[in-house]
Amino acid sequence: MEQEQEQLNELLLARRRKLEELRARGVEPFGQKFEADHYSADIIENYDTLEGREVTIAGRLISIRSHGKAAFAHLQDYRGKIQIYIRLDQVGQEKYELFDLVDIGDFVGVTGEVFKTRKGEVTVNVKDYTYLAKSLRPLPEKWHGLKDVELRYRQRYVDLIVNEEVRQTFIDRSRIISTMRELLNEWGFLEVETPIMQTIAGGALARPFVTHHNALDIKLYLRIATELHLKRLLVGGLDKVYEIGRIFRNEGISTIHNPEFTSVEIYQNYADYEDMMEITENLIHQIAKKVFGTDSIEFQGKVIDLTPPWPRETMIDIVRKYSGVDFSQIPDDETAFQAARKAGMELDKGLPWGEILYKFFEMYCEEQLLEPIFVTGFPVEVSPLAKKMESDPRLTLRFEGFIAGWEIANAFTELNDPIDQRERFEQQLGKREAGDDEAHVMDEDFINALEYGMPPAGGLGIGIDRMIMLLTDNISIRDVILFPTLKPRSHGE
RNA sequence: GGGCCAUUAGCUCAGCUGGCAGAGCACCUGACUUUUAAUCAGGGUGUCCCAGGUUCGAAUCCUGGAUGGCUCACCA
Repeated sequence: MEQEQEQLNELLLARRRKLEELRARGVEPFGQKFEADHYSADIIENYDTLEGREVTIAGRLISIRSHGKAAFAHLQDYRGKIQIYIRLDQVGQEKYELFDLVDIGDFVGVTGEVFKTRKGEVTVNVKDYTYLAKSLRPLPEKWHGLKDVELRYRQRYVDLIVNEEVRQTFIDRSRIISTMRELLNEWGFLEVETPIMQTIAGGALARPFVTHHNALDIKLYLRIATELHLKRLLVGGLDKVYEIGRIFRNEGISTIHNPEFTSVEIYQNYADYEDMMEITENLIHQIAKKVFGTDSIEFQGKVIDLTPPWPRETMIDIVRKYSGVDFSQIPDDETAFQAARKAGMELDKGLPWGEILYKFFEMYCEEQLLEPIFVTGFPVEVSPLAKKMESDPRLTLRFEGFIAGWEIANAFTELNDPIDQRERFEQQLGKREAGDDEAHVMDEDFINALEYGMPPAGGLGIGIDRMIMLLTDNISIRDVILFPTLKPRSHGE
């Protein structure tokens, strides 16, 4: 960073002085491999068996209370923290003097006997200790911790040191994703990896990031979805596949949007979107059960029951419920447009029935859908990769799963008719030419794959970050992404 | 992109209608062998986000900018 320009203030200088003093006394402040045999939490949990026994622990000192010829400190490790007690008459003059050069934040390795203090706190009575790493910067204050959100995101390492709940969120995140993987593997799905850099970024309606390959001298796009490659694998006969991975979309940033985020997409040959509903509700319910031991989550003070089955409702029914406008009684584009105008929406002339229905859904319904629900019957215009309903070709066999007003799953019975797919792409190209740079691009190779024949299939995508927000009760996506996208601090230097 | 709000010590924050830059923790010096927000005595360590402007005088008022938060727009 700007280390060199940075004036070393008194706090930094004091630590560097101690660093030099340690070296002058022949102690290397940045130590070597160290083997601990216990975590702090293990010792506290198993005090009865460990009392009087010698343990070795390693961690960061987070507080020091010095009493002259003895001192207390707390040592924090991956699983918690534990008090240590060091006495002049236990460790000898030389070691005790070295302890004067310890700062809050330093990593040390400690060996000693387990005992309880008068007040009953499990403590390690230090027999020997060793420097593992000197900390040259002061940690945030002990009661208020680090609150400045900008600093928390920019220096997540500090946030993780001092804010226990933040550490827990990211441990939960990891467990949620590994549990998802275990479940999918158990259900017979094959985890695959498809390209992140692509010459055509398809599978979603979004703007991509662009980069350049020097040797090939071509534009490459970062993927906006994993969909089209995974469906190629269905053509190839892999039958049940999924990919958990990073998606990149060149869009605005908000509490529910980060330019890079993690999705899982799941595809199954010979299945349909109803199978995908079952996978969605079972996956999320099972994760809650296995990771948190519960059928319901508490999100922002509201209890949300995740137990399957979740209700299924059509978009037309939901729009009628929340807006009073009944699209089943609206026969054509023009009547739909009039209905929108009456509702006070400002729409471009010539929008089709389906897009207007979808606008109504977005405007009146999405944020009302607090309990888990599957919304079905999406219009064909906004679903270029989904199979049409035979009973009503204006709609598709697609659903989105909503919880707490957020879209967390999107799935359909996959369009496997290459001729229909080509027409849908051509429609999208029309939108693109009309200035919609988020419309889908033509992907000839994908059509080519479909022309070889893709079985009927169900496909499902889940936004993992939003799912984690729900499960960990966080209202900002930046609180479930370790290093969220931020503008650089100093501009143009 | 629009609106609103924030930015003061390492951290958490106070600083009124313009008049010498503050507190707690942390840190430094000293005392203290079961403390735990340890205690006691002493010490303020600062580009008041940046650049202009108004004024005898600006952390404070004005203009522009930066970063962040919320929100609207945007966003399957």
